[in-house]
Amino acid sequence: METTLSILKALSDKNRMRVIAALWRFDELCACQITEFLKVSGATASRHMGILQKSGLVKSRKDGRWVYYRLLKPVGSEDLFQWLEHSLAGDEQLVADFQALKKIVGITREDLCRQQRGESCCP
Amino acid sequence: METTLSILKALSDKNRMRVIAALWRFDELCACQITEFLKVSGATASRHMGILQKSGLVKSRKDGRWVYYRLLKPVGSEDLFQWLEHSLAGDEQLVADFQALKKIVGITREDLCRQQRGESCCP
DNA sequence: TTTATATTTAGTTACTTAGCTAACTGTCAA
DNA sequence: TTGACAGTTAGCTAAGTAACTAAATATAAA
Repeated sequence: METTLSILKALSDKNRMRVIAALWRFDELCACQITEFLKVSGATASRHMGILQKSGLVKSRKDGRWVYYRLLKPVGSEDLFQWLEHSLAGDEQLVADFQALKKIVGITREDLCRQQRGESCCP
Repeated sequence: METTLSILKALSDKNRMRVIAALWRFDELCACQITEFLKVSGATASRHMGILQKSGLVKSRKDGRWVYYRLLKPVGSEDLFQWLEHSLAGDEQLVADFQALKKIVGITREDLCRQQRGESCCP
């Protein structure tokens, strides 16, 4: 029961649901990319990712200074994800997120992080 | 998205999940029976049932002084319930709830409500 | 080694929510 | 019609949580 509830709680926050949908579409995302498309502070994004990891829905991989996240559908959660897929198909917020992410993943991580520090990025 | 999140939020509380499981097993339950097996005040039970109704997971039917609740699987939620069934199979809390409910539904509603008012129910 | 930097942790604040009691509403029975 | 009573709503408190800033940690570059 506790496991089930922790998965449901992890999913019942809008920003975390957006991350799950994003990881579904874009195989792997780094912390700074998630911070960017959610438009929250890095610390807030980090906390959300911690909750998703604890619930077993996401795993992380560290590569130097960067941390990458992937979806990790727990065993037996196929039906849950099937429901989510149906339930969220064509959702406006998620469509907008995907478009934003297309641009974000097009930028190098270095440039993205520089941009987040508030420096001008004009050529 | 909001609909999906409201269903997830409704389900991510332990007592509400216990009610959902109970309604799954025992087709229909009245407010006083739910109050009894959750061991919370009538007001608290009523609030939980209100949240479940708003999310569309439960419907109510009034019969005189009593209110009866039924599970109302929303269209397209089959996969969600399938996942719940797998995920919660054999859960200890739920097994205990089912046993308690067997006794509770065996008592007439009149006796149950009298019992809840604290009067002795010795024969 | 020192500095810069990506991420996490700590600490704070504002908001949400589960629980309670008490007051209110609607229904039945005397 | 009045009293009893099942259930809901209102108002409160305590616990939980999402957001932020600032400090800490870990890694890469100078």
